[in-house]
Amino acid sequence: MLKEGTNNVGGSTSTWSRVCDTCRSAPCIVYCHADSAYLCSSCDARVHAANRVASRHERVWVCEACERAPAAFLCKADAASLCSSCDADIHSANPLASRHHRVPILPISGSLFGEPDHEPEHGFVNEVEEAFFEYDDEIEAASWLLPHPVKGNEEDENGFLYGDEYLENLVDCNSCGHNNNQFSNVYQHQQNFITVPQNYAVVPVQGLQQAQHFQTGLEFDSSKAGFSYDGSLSQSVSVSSMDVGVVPESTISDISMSYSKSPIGTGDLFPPLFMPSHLTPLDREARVLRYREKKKTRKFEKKIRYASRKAYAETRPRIKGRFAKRTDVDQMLSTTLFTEVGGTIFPSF
DNA sequence: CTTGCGTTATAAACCACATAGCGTA
DNA sequence: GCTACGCTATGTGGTTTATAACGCA
Repeated sequence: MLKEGTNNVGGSTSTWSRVCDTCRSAPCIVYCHADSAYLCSSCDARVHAANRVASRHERVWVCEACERAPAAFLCKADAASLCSSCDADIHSANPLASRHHRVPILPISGSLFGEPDHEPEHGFVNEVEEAFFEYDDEIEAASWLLPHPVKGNEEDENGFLYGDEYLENLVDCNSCGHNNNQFSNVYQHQQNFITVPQNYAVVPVQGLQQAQHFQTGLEFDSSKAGFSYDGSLSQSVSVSSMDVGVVPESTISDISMSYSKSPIGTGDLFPPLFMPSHLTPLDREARVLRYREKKKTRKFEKKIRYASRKAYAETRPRIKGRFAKRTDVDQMLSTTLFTEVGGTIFPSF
């Protein structure tokens, strides 16, 4: 197996971490459990379209961080599929990252790029996925800034760098006297792996009470992190339309039915997996850097939460760009002084 | 180097109205 | 607990206006 950054395909060096097990000429994008093979898109399509049995093979996306292992979790904040190791790595890096909402990856069956096996009713699944990738940008962005707490580029005894301005802010915040036992508990488990402020509180006030309430009676069984949760949690995948920031108008009720809404700050329902001890600080750094690069390339475009309102706005009459009363428009149209062009009123002289 | 002016780029404000969400009866 | 109703806040896009940034004399 070629090492990361050393793949040489077609005479050019690529940064693929793992190539397709079949063609060996393209980066793998899915892992087939049945075949125990990593496949590129074309090979996946070819292999799993060969017959009906093959088409039923369940595949999962390859981890977008390490690109070496099957993805186990879908992180909506990072808009990425992550393996258990990377998930633990990334989301244990700081308190904000630990609050990222993640759900177990559902296996893919049928064609990845062609027609789906069965169209989800009302496009529900797609809209949920779309909603899932939306997030509070500020929190997300903030969480990105904290993978390695650095101060003066010094390295601590665990090999972590210090000097991140954001961490300094966190420390400042920490000094405000807030406390959150949940974070303390989480990081007590992780003290062997990461250095964090023990008393740092980031749970919004609004959600703190509820988060604490939810915590009682709900236990995360890390041994089942392979992706079935405790029964009480099985239907409680944490997708909050409030958090998400995008609410497909026609499906909000559907979402709330299948993904019970959790209050802000209940990311703790999915506490980060414990850090794999075999990872070196360099590995951690590399993964975090990879994520930062991906973060940079993302596009943040205006999000339309209510398509119906957009449609109304587009058809609404305007005067100099401003919405106009229909009665006023009607009066104007009744005269010969104005003409309507594309919903906008223009003087006809 | 500072100041003033003109040009260009970016952000904010404005408008009406359908609709979600909440409280009340 | 459920339903109906009224009220309020929100979101939507094209244009204008305000502000910032920049270059040049």
